Amino acid sequence: MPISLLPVSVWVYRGLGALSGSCLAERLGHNVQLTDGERAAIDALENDVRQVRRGTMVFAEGEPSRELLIVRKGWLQSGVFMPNGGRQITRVNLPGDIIGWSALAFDEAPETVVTLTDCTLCSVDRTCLSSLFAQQPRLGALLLALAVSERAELADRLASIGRTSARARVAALLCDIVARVRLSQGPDTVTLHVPLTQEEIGDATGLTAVHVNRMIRSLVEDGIIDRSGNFITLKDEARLIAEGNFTSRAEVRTDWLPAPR
Amino acid sequence: MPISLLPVSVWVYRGLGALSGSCLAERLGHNVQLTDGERAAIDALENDVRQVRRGTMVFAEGEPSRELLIVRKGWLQSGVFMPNGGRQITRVNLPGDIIGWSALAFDEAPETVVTLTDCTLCSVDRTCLSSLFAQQPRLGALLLALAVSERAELADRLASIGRTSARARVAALLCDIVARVRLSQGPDTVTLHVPLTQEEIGDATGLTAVHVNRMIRSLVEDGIIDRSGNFITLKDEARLIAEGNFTSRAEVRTDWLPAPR
DNA sequence: CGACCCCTTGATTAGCCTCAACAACCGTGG
DNA sequence: CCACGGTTGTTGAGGCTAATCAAGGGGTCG
Repeated sequence: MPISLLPVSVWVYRGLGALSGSCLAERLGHNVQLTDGERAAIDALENDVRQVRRGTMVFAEGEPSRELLIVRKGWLQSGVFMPNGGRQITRVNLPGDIIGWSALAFDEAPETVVTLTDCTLCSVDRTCLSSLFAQQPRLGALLLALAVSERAELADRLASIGRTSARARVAALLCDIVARVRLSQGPDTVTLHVPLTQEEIGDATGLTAVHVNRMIRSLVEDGIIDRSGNFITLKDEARLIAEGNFTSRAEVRTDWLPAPR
Repeated sequence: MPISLLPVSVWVYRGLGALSGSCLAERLGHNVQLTDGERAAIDALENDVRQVRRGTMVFAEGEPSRELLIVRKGWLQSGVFMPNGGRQITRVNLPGDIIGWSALAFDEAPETVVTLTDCTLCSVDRTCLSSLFAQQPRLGALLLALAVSERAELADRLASIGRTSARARVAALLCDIVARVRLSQGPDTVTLHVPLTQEEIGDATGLTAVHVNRMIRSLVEDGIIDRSGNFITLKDEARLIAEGNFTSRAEVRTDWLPAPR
């Protein structure tokens, strides 16, 4: 799939007026019960809702980025391109994910983010976030908790890639994806659409597409998963989790957060 | 080096009274000019200063952790132990580092943290942080920026381990350590003490100690670094950076933060 | 002085990569 | 309708990187 290099200004987008703020509210509302004041503060943030086609680069490594994006619909990949032509996918982004955290620490994006499917994204400028911190400290603290949770997921992936076999890496990636898909599609999901090519799975696990293919087939042969087209079905989830040495980081503690205003 | 399993309650520590709050203030003061109000808010947080001997486990994977630690002196490693007996070091922690971020998202530590040298650590309970968010929103936002910066560093390491050669991984780790040592020891540091065994470097880079040894010697042979004992000297820094494909994440943007109170 | 790390070096093995070829599938255009 | 190019998945053969296994040396600490 060729990646189109459309600059941000060319993105297909539509302002949704009052609706536009609800993206972040919807996301944060997953973790805490928002007060009216908090909801109002979020809705007051300036932002856009954008429809983006598959294969679009929404952040480019080295280019300025000053905003967070919240994924409402669709899948994306965050990654780094290496000088030798390779690529490392650092995260597969699903609906509900916040992407572009690095805008809060750097002026230029350290990662490239590309849509894997058609997506609906909401943007929040980082300067708007500052007023959120000032007015609704609980939401600021929640953002930190979410960022920390992602940090833990990255550490898990690091251990997976650094210290486990090819088969275990693929298993761990599948576990990660399933666990996060369930957050939006329900906890009993066992069959799911995975819009990743085997090459992309390889780029996420530090393997080649050829070897990913062999690992997936071995998982199928051993009755751990089934696969037809881009759909994966879990047949023996316990074994998949055990082989991937997977731990879910889905549940984020919020009891230490300051009281809402 | 055997790791002593002293529980937290047995740590050698001393309360330092008025001094105790200055650890976090000192850390955050690196990135922003603290106002008197901010400094007072930090000093008001309950916390300890602890002296910990080399080889002590300060967080254990799976055990409760509700506090951040700020490193005042010494080196530590954060890592994960694998069921197959291996280990992945996810971060080498240096003076000025904040460790235990995950206490802000989880009740149980996802990583094990062990001191590599004798250390001086300051602790801040996560419940104390909530009042900091409420009273000094700028500092809350700064914490988020620092967490995001660490996330980017982890993504860099992921790309290094997933997609580069053994030699490049070792080079990248050295670059990372040098860049961060310079934050506390001055930007012109070219010779530094690195209290890591080659096995630990291996655990950080996803390699074996044997192969790390060969890579380090090859870097020495090629005139890129020098080494005597635990001291490393940079001879050709540009090449080290190029080979490791290293990008510094040391500079954290703070201009989007809300105004101080 | 002995025990224990840690570093070093060589020989062998294995896991994954590379290269190559082909099949299946898709959207496109004739 | 089919032909076509492009992408993705599949499979085999061979090679290379890094792991494994093994042995010895130097340093340090009790």
